[in-house]
Amino acid sequence: MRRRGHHTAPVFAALGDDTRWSILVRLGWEPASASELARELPVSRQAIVKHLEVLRTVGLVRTRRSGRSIVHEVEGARLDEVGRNLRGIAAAWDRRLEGIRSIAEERG
Amino acid sequence: MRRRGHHTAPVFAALGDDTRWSILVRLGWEPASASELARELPVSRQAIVKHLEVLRTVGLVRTRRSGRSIVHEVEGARLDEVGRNLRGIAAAWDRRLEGIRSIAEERG
DNA sequence: CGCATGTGCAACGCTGGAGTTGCACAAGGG
DNA sequence: CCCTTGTGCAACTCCAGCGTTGCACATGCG
Repeated sequence: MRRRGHHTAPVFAALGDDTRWSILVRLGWEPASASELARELPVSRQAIVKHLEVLRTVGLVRTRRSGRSIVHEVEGARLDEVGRNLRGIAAAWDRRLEGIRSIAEERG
Repeated sequence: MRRRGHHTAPVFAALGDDTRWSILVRLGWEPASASELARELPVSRQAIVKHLEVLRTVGLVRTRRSGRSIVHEVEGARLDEVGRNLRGIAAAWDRRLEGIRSIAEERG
């Protein structure tokens, strides 16, 4: 199986990393460039760049040019969408849980 | 930073792995022992055991003895709790998003 | 224009996590 | 009681992902 497809939700993987989470939080506060982030966070610029690439891939971050630097900012819509997805999953689990409970009860 | 604390949410890491997701889904359908799961899924029993350990650690799976085998089953309450947490996070993001929007708008 | 600053690219190191194999031990079931 | 079946433990391989460093290239600011 060895983590190839991640058919479940690639977003979970993105959210699973601390650094990426930090970046996301930081960008949530205010848009910034890679170099800027590299100065504020305890990781190299390249690391930041790669994380931004991941975040951009899952659609959580958007890129925009400003002057000679490239500013990255949180993609509000996608953020909201992910939120809804999470809610959906929770709801599905609730339903599944309900099912499990029924079965358990009718067996008990 | 190197993924040590995972202060964000250890659950995300658990949910990020495909095999673990499969196990969880399978157990959601019906409780099973490690050997049983190993027969049904394309991974060794030991791999299953380790994944179950992880799932048990984050509280998503509960363990129970039955005959000479150890049956693992989904922890309904925890499942529900995680669902609520996810909703909470989504809500927080919504609020944050709202904040970002306000700032963006007042900046013009 | 030239220098400072930002980005792009490539190669590399390192660790953790996923998975495997092999064997020893435990304990019901017949 | 024995043998089948299930679990426990340990050592090992493998690799994807995080992070680094070094250098080349781009570009705007003064």
